[in-house]
Amino acid sequence: MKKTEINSTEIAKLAGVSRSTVSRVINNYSNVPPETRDKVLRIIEEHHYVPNASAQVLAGKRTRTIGLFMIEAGHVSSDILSNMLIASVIENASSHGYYVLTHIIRDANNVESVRGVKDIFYQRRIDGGIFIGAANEEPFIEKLIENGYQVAVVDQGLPGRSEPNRIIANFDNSSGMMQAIEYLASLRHREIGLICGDMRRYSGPSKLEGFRMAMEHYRLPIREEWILPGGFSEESGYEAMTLFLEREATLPTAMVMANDSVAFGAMRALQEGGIEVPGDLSVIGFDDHALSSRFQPALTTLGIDFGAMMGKLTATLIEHIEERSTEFTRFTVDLNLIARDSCKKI
Amino acid sequence: MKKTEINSTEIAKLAGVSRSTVSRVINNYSNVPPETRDKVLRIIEEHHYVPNASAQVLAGKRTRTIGLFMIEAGHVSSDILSNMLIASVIENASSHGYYVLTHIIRDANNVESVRGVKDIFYQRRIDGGIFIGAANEEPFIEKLIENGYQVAVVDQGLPGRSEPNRIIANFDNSSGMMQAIEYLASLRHREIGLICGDMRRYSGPSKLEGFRMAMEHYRLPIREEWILPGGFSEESGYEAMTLFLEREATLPTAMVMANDSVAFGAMRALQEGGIEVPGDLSVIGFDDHALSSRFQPALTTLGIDFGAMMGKLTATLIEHIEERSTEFTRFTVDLNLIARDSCKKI
DNA sequence: TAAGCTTGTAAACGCGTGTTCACGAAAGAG
DNA sequence: CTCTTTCGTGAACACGCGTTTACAAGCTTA
Repeated sequence: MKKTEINSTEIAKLAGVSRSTVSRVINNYSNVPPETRDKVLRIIEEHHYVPNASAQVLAGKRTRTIGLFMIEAGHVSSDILSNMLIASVIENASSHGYYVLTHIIRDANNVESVRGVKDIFYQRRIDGGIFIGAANEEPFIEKLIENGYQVAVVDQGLPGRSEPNRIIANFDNSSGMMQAIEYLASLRHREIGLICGDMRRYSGPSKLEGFRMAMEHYRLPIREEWILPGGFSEESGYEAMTLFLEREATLPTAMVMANDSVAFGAMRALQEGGIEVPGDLSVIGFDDHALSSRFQPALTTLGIDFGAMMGKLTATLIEHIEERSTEFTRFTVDLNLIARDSCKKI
Repeated sequence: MKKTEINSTEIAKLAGVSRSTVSRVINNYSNVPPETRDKVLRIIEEHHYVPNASAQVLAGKRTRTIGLFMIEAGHVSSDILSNMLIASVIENASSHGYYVLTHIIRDANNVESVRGVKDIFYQRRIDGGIFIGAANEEPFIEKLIENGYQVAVVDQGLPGRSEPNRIIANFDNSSGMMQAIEYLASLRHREIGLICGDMRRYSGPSKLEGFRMAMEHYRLPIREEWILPGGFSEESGYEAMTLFLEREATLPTAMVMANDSVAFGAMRALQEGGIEVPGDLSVIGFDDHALSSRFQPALTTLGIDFGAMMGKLTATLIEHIEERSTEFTRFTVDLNLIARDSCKKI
């Protein structure tokens, strides 16, 4: 039932030229005179001819397709932020003439779950991929890079270390921590704790490091028992805080959370423990989650322009694809304190 | 730098068979004896051979790719729901061996904005597409269907009318309205208004119709001046309610909103007008937006299982693709009242 | 005027795979 | 034992396009 698909051979016949000439017109070769070009273009227009992408790829062109892979680790991908992230990638790619094959990886450790990634790279032969929520040294990603594929990653790597052949977007967590601690210090807090997040991602170690540096900078005492491990999900925040409350007799007056989701979970635990925010404990998050401004109390946090970040990441990836560059590239994204109601002067 | 890509010819050579046999093994033909099959499979495994999707498509196979098109009309696509929607489509498709090319249409009336859709269908030759946020009789969608493409649509069509050659997921808005009015009636409300949403989508007319039927069923008076047009965005809700407050001297005691986003906007207008919810006016929304439970006051609404809906839509689309069916198919999704704090007995 | 150069074009090849067709071998039927 | 059917397989063609090569015609230069 599908409209009979016309091909370049027929276009050539109709235009009275050879197929090569049609191809030259389509690919903007210079050695075809204006009259010929116009005639061919007219016929193409008239018959709604569109070249077959598969044939083009087979004949050696790029697929002009990038993959967007979201790894479900609770963090970014599962929550509200991803909406803007996805949109930003798609629209930026689209403006470069690229399309986006989106895929979700429920469990990076499950072979079956990762099969889709291989399919998409090896069988579909996409030009490159963006990974959100990937841990450091994720084996299947390293393998892709080894095989020469273009890969861009959000929030990966270790502070100060450079990873081979990839594009990385990192958050300026040390500046973020500095802002957070400065703000808390200005509210006269001296006893400050931290839930630092998943240490297998960039954000974990860099936030921890930033926290230590900022605390030292403002000459505040660091108490190791107030520094908690954790993940980036609401659930992990709830668990960490619940354990913390069971364990510690004396609490800090303020705490910095790995991100807003963690803060939501932690605040739920605090509420259940009868501890008031910000009355008894001030809380600062990271990311400016879409719910943060609606939360009770509205969450003070460090905002990130995720849209701009993903746009830049996408643009950089496409640039690397087109220039066949596999150079290591990292850029850092600014954080800005957004003061709301979850912190209070003491 | 990319790993030298091995092809079926080399596999054939290594296995000591012809390329046809390799192809037969890969495509699970029955007429190849077990020993031959095993040998070929072993060689394939050994050399990490993966068939080239473009070549397969060119040789007549399906692309096994569906498009997911989100039209920015304020409604579903721009807000939080879309996260689950997208995930549901991707994962369902993935489980059927299909991948999803995601695309955003900022403005359905802009030629440039729609070009991507044509590219993806005609040039990339995807097997079918899902459209979220499309108005009724959207020209470019009708054209795709005319050309024999498989199309699935959310919230399109008119109540009781069947549209040719497509798959439609509709909400059971008459049941939803019945539940809403029944609930309000049980709280002794008799004077009830409505913001009915975009009339170019299924939800607009069907909610209006459902509202009238429900009001009649419960023998409540319908006042035409309390039925407002509008869109599905927060902004449209704000505008509609602002105008309403300026215009009307006497207000209803309760209002049903086209959806939760509209309710958020309307409630902002109400607050600015000094009208308390639910003290002065009870409000019910539709959709159970992720923010609704956090809102102040928490919004009473009619919940929909969007994930299940999109999963079913995707599965149905793939079924149509594989069976070459272009039969009109519609299914209806249940709504369930979620009572929170935005309605009050009078 | 002859030799070189430019310009425009067509023919031919290659990309990697699915599928049809024909043919020989093996198996079954009479 | 001969004839027919089934099974297994390779050769050949098709899919639609990009690109290289070759060649002819028109032009310039010595």
